[in-house]
Amino acid sequence: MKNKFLQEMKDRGYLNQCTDLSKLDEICEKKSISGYIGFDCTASSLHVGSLLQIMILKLMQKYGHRPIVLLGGGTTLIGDPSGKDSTRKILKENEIKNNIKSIKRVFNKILDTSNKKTAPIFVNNAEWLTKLNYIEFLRDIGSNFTINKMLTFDSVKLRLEREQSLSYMEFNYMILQAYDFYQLFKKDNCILQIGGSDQWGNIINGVELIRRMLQKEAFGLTSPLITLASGAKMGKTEKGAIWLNEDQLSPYDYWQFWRNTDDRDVKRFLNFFTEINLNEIDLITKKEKNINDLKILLANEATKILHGEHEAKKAEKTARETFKDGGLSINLPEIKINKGEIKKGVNILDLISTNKILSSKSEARRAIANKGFKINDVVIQDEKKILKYEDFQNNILKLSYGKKKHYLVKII
RNA sequence: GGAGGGGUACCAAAGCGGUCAAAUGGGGCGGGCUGUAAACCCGUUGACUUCGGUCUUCGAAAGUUCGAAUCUUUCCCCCUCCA
Repeated sequence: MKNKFLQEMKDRGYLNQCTDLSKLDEICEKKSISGYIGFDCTASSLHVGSLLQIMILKLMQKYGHRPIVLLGGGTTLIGDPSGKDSTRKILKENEIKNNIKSIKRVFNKILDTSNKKTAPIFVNNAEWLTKLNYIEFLRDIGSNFTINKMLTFDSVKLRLEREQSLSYMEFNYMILQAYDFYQLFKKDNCILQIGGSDQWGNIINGVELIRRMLQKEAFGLTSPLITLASGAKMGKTEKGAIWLNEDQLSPYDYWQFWRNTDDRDVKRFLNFFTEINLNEIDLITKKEKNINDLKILLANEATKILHGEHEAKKAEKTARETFKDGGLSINLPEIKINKGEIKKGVNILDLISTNKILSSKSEARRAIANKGFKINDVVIQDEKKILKYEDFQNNILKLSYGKKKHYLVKII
């Protein structure tokens, strides 16, 4: 491989398969290209499951290529059946619009928007998809696809094999995605589509369509599906998704997510989710004997990319003060209580449920019965505990739920 | 359109008139051990509670019954086979 961009893709482990790697290598070596990745807009934020894709876009920028971010307002109306057993719920148009707006923020944080040459282009396929004329589309585009072939793609095949229903609407998804690529190829000279390995089928359909319609060559490239050492899919933790948007997951919690990485995943994740250069990672991982320090490094670097250096350092400091020194950090999430309420006495169960630490009083009761709550590191024994002035020091009290969740309760 | 099978908690799946807030497994959460890791062990997993209980839940609605997740009727949805 001649091209540095593709070399680093490979070395970092971003590369799974490519339609024609050596040809793409040549082209990347000669000029800057545009490549696109499509993102799902079913939620108001992406989660870490999409982070690898974003890192790839960032890497493109590093080597002078231009990333195109397709926020699929059009395809989200349909729903990608890849890797799913059931149709997802259908979103309303304005929900999708809001999601797109919200998701965009993350790209603007992670990607470099200042360099004109490589600044990301945002596109929304609703722009062209919603204008399609059905008959025309069937004749011009649909005629290029055979059902015979479409049935062989995993997204369709697996669904049918498992005897799960697949609607005609979803069946069309791959054609629409192929059409997206075709449009971007024409419109923005985008010659490359990147996606997760589950997107391979959708991607090569686009490459094929471009070849048939325009007699031009386009490229497809996929990244591997990242699984955790535990076998779970990245980002699909039951604990609640690791959102990238700050309003859905604080920088501190984001930092904690990385800090709690499984030992076996640390090295890989340094490759995947930090920008430390690879030789250095090698060196550090060989030299550093304490895996926990590597996790801190990972947490710092990963948080830096999303939330900036300041937030990363702040999170590290908060964590150190809370866990290592066992004290209370002023940066922990705060719960505020009025003076007046404290005078009356605040029921601990109410405090827990109204501040959404747990979702109900019953849950809070159970947690307390299981020794799950502590005030200033002392286990709460009585669920009827009433918080009073005496419980506070300088109007502050540390409330802990489990070993990892800590809150500052403040009298104001 | 015809014949059959099925819809139970976060998921899978048992229950088929009272002892059912519903077995079991997975997942989640908490505790122990540790390193804010893994593995393992224990507890917990509808809501409210003055801890005596009370209220809401087994696709939806209506009914039978002292009593229904369990029986009946209608409706909705899913799957298989036939057309």
